[in-house]
Amino acid sequence: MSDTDKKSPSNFIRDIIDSDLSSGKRAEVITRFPPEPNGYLHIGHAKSICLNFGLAKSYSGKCNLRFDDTNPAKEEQEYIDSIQNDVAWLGFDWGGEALYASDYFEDMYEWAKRLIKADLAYVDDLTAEEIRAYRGTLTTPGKESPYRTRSAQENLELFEKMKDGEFPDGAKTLRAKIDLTSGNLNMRDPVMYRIVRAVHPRQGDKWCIYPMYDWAHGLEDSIEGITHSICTLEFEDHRPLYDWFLNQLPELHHPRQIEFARLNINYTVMSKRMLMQLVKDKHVSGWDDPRMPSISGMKRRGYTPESIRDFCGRIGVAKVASTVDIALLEHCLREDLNKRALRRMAVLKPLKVVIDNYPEDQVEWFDGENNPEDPESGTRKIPFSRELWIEQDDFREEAPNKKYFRLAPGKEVRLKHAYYIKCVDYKKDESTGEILEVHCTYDPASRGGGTDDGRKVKGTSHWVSASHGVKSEVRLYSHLFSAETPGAATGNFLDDIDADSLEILTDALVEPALAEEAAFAGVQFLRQGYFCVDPDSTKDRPVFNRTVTLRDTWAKVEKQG
RNA sequence: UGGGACGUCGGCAAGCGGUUAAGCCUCCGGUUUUUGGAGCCGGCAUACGCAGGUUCGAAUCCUGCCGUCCCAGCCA
Repeated sequence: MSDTDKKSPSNFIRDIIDSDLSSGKRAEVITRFPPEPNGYLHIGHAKSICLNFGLAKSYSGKCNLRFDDTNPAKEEQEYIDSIQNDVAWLGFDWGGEALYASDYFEDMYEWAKRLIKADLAYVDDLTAEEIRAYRGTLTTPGKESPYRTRSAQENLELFEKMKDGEFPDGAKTLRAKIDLTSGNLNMRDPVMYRIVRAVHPRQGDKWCIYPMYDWAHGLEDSIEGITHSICTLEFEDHRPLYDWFLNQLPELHHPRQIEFARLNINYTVMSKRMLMQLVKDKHVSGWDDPRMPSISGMKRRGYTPESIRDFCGRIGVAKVASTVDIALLEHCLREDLNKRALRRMAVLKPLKVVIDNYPEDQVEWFDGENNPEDPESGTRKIPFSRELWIEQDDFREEAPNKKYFRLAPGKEVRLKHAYYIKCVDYKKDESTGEILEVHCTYDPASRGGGTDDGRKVKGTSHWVSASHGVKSEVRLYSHLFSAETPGAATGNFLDDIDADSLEILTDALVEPALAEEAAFAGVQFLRQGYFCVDPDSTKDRPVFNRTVTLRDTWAKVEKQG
């Protein structure tokens, strides 16, 4: 994993760790990535994963993968499995078994009883609505629950009965006794346990009370000996509570919580709720739809783990809520793929070319380099014959300007790896305007794609032999959303879904070598972009997903006129 | 005067009292090229939210404004 070995740029978390290490406050660095298994991982999680595992690696410490499975109502084994797959795919190793907050439930329960005995927690009979009303508002203090003064003994008995299932769901809660007047709402007697009868993915129906995040999380970190507990900005307000709980159990190891800004990227959404909605309402084909920012979607799109890690390293870590340009993500992708993707020719929107002076039944096999960026990558054979397919975009009835150097009547272009051809004629359906076929002559002296006469042929087209081309399906993906900030205009992010974010081409023709690629393999279709083999592919009918286009300066020039 | 945090180039982001205010993406030129790809070269903040103050010296320290984000789940 050489990319994460690069010297990491300075950031405030490293500063804190450096200072904790040099002051002797800490002797090692232990971090953790603590997902709740209630959805699939996305690129935002990747930032956190790279941060936590990266820190552990660079300080020779360790990073745990811990499922924060404290709410069985939302959690499922499917997510536990997918999360482990995704973290592993990203290239990280959590050293053995994943850990689970639910494995600590027994300890947490005992510690809760300690707080009760110390008169620091009480069982409350208020309903959820009542608790909300008693909590006050942002600007007005809350008031104490009438049950706040129960004796420690009574609380202990009640809490045990809660655990033993003697009360219905929601009937009682265990609350910490802190301060109803605090300006920080989290300190207004937060709920520690609620009664929920739901089947837990790992604990089954063993428990009917479940700890809340604030009570559980610091304990989980403590048990695991976490030194630096890194989370996102919205937990800043929770840090006083994180510390308060741990301070009530002074013999416990007390990690330091540090908050950083979560990742936002333009033209996409990152909240689990929205991603879930896209999947459930079928705006996309699933969590692994190639337009999703989920790790599984990105994998299917053709992203490489290396490119994602590189991206996470480049965006930095800070406390400013910011939005990264998706162009940076795509840049990291192209940079990685450019080094390694095999070059192939594929005609997406075919136009027939007949080479009038080429022998009727002749076939030549040219050698094409697999990747000019990598001399070691070798070559493959490409068949050439009298009838070929070229891209519709590579022919015009009339050259628009002197900068245009593609095919047009009287103009000469190079067929990559093959010959120069000159357009001598073309057929057109006058009623529809459709170009039916183009007739050319080739120059035998240009075999291989060049001549000795110093003739300049600036245009190079990709092509596929008509009799050898393999019919394929090509799925052209673009950004799922057409607005930089989905929902900014109407308040509903769904309004900004781009109806054209997927274009399916069913008549594409690819060179024979392309029919042999394995699923997820990334290749470059010359002059067009990077594509990968979709798992929907069959022997008879390959399916390719466009990962990302190549940069296209001609398109830019044309746009500007 | 509810609490917490944050404001450095179009977008990220270094900088921690003395720097010509890093780097990356985008963008714009040029060069090169059998991918209008890639590569290579160059350009792009006299300026650090604003206003004062401290100091020989401030993006860095202080004060006051202004702006943005987060918090009222028995979610995490």
